[in-house]
Amino acid sequence: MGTYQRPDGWEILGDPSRRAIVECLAERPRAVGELADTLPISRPAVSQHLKVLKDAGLVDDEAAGTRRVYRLNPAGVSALRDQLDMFWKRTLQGFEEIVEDDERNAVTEAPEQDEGKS
Amino acid sequence: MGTYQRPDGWEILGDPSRRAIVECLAERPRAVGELADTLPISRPAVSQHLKVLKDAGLVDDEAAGTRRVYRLNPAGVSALRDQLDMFWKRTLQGFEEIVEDDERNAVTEAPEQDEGKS
DNA sequence: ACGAACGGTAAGCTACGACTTACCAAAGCC
DNA sequence: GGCTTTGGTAAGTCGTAGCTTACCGTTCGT
Repeated sequence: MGTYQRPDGWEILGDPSRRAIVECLAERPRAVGELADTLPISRPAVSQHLKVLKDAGLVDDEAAGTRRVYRLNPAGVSALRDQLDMFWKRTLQGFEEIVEDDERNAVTEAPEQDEGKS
Repeated sequence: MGTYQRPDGWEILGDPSRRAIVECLAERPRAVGELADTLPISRPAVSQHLKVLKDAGLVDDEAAGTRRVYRLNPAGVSALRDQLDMFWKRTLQGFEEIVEDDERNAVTEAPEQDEGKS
């Protein structure tokens, strides 16, 4: 269902392989073959993931001979993180105080007498 | 305690409907029917999502007559957010400095960078 | 120029997850 | 007690994301 929002960061990082690639690229730039050798998936699979990541602006590629070195795009990464943070901001808005309060008690049994609807 | 091996936080929030439910529940506790009425999916679908969320410790349910009111579990929410933050911490380790540096240059979301690579 | 290395793309298969309808259980209301 | 409301569960369908193999272009080495 695309009724909610356009494809967001969750779809991109929702895939474990993609997350692994990002983490791997966070260490240092790597060629496609290197990534494929590290990950438990084939090289074409890596290529496809890289395409998604590149399309999302998360990575940059750079030709180096017959190889093609990929690296994280800082701007894209921070932008995506920003986007995900927005979700938390919206979700925890007027709610985090309850979170902290609840964490102190460690018990979710706040005695309530009002259970009526709105 | 959560002895479950909860699926990755990304998998849980990877679904748009689930995110919508979480956001909806962040506003205020709601019954299943209310959620189903708000969302573009059927009531059973909501139930199934709620099961996933509850299994992940993200929501608590409370019987209220024939209805069942669901609400966010603050501890679970913060735990999950913590989990996701761990990813960023690991990813941006030794990398965030570059990110911040780049953020200054590309605040307005620089479209592309052409590198005249030889 | 020929062969090897490297990588992207196409086509196809498979698996899983999300959604639906149908049915059943539990609790209120008259 | 019987009907209504509300939810959870079962069973089944369907779409799609991810992976693989096969193939082709490009670039380097000799």
